[in-house]
Amino acid sequence: MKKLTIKEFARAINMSVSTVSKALRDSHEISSSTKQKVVAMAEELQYHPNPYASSLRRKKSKTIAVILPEVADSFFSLAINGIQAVAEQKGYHVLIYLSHDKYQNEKAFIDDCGSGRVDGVLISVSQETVSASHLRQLQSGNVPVVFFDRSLSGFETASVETNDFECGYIAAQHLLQNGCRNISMLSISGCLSICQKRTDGFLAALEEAISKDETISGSITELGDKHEMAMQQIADVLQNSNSPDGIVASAESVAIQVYLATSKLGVAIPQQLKVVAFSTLETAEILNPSLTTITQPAFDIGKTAAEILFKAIEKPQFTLADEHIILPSRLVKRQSSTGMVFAEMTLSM
Amino acid sequence: MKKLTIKEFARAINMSVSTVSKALRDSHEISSSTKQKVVAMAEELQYHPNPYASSLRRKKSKTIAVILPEVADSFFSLAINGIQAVAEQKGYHVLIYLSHDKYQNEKAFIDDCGSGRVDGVLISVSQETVSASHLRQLQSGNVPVVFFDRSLSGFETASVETNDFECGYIAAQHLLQNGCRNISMLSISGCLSICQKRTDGFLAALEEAISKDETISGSITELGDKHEMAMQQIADVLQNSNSPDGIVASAESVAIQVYLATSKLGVAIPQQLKVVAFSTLETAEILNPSLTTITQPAFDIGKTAAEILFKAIEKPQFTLADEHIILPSRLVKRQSSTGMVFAEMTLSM
DNA sequence: CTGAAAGCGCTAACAT
DNA sequence: ATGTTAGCGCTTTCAG
Repeated sequence: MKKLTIKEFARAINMSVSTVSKALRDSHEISSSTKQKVVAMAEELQYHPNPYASSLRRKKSKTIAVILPEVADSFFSLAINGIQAVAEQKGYHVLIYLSHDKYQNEKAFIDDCGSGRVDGVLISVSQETVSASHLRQLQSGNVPVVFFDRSLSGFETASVETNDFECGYIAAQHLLQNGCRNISMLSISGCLSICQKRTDGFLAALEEAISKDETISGSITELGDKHEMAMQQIADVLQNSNSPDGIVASAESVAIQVYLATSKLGVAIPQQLKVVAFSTLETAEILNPSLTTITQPAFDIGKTAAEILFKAIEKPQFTLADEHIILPSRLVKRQSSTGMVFAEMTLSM
Repeated sequence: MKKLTIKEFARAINMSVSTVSKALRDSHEISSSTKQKVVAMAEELQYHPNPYASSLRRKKSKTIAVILPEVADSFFSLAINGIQAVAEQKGYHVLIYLSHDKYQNEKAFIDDCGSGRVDGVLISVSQETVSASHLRQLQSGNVPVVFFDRSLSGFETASVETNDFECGYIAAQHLLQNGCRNISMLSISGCLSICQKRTDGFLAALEEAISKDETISGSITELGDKHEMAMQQIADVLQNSNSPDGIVASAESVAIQVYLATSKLGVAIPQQLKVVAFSTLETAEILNPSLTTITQPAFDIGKTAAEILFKAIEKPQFTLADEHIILPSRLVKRQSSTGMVFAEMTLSM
């Protein structure tokens, strides 16, 4: 079957091109009987307007871009679900770009997103991103940008994040309350604002505790971004002369590596080491032992960010910089930090 | 900063539009000194060609679509990584559509993919998809389609899958070899060809075993697609009068639900129930107990499917129907089916 | 309410 | 090697 143009289609059904165009876009200048006829015939003859001709003419692509570090991570995949849900409802298409936490990739994608390819961009910045120049470029081309989860300070636009500082505080406090005396934060990147906030919260709780009890201590480790290296660093932390008895993992991948490392080194969680992780892992409940998490509202973060982006797309005078949404995460206590069940079993052995 | 058109840009640098256009596309008709100048000035003045004007003119979108059931599933997210890797290298953009296993969604996306929006489609069909009419539509519009993981019989095109029958066989055999006498296959959908193949392999191994030992038995359960219902069904299977002592979970989500159900019902894995699951879960190793998996080469499946798609995009005479790649999965034995460590612990309690 | 025609920004034939 | 221009398929004035 040949691909129909609007001209051919119009001729085939004995109408003018503009009538067809207007009818399909549901213009009020067209009688409803005509509209019905056109729509029916379009279905019948399989006429689909060429989206690029339409985009060119209308200067609207009906497409948004999502730029994120990684999709093989439950936080991001859930966020994409949220984004997709609202895009679909709005009749928008979603381009996905994976930066793999490299600034160069991110910049290349962003550059591609100028020039009218997309009507808006949702981004969770890479670990390496420190400058916002590439984003500024976009903004000056009138492409709205919304941060989700990982934002960039020094660039004024909407953001949808979680309460990272508070959660860092809660995580540390939780470990201390469960008897830890020497807690350690494993952070994936000192540059990332969310890690910085989580770490700051952790430090706040730690200092507060130290001020009451000087025997308490703590530390912070920034992991390299290569998996092998991170693994080694974690092993080093655990075998250190004053190794911690409590760990806050700042991301899902870190939590997994901590579990793998402890199992290899024979460190028992939670008896020797208590763990709490920032993560939305679906398997947290069934890990060995089950993992205490700070669970982010990943789907809602994606959904909310997309909703804000569409507000900006739909009315250009919308002030993105005023929108800073915080969706709180929650602490889900499980055995890795409380360890009641396993502690008993250990005693009996 | 205003958005530059090629006309304005050409005037600004004192060249003709065609020179600019050709230079940017690296045409052989242009001297390399001119090319360099043009590229440099484009960077300087931030000229980015409008992709839609280009697509309209060249009848090429430089975009592919990926249609899949779900992204919050480690198999699919890894496959996307593979796809993205080759798309990026080819300078292509990737549109993602999530069918959530609904045929209606899938069809709507596919219809959108005709009309030149994309140069090709990678698809893993929904559970509900039985007819290929929507795909035929695409094909007749000369949009190449490649199946990855989940294909559809009765539609001739390339596919990249894993050895599902064989793995079903291996999974069942593995359970039987580890002492199971009554094994059960939990399948997510009887319609899905991959589930059918896995089930057929399972049955083949089961029948073979029964022919040698009549006391062995087995069953197959098709789970409903709503999570709650599936959970209840799994609980029913486990509490049945002749409940199985071995389970093959046909997908990641099933495995997770089996673990949750057993933990709720107090069924001990692997002592009372051995489990093997088709899954690429990164946390399989650290589950409680660690999960024996049939691990699919998810990244490579995505990558290979994309490579084949690009072959077809690059030379239209390429015969897609001849390409049927099978990338083998492998059995990774862990405690959920072998249970050496935990079995001993139990004895001592 | 319907139709004719200009033009979105680019590419590629064709002319120079 | 570089420039001129028709036209990709659509939308949208503007005229009827």
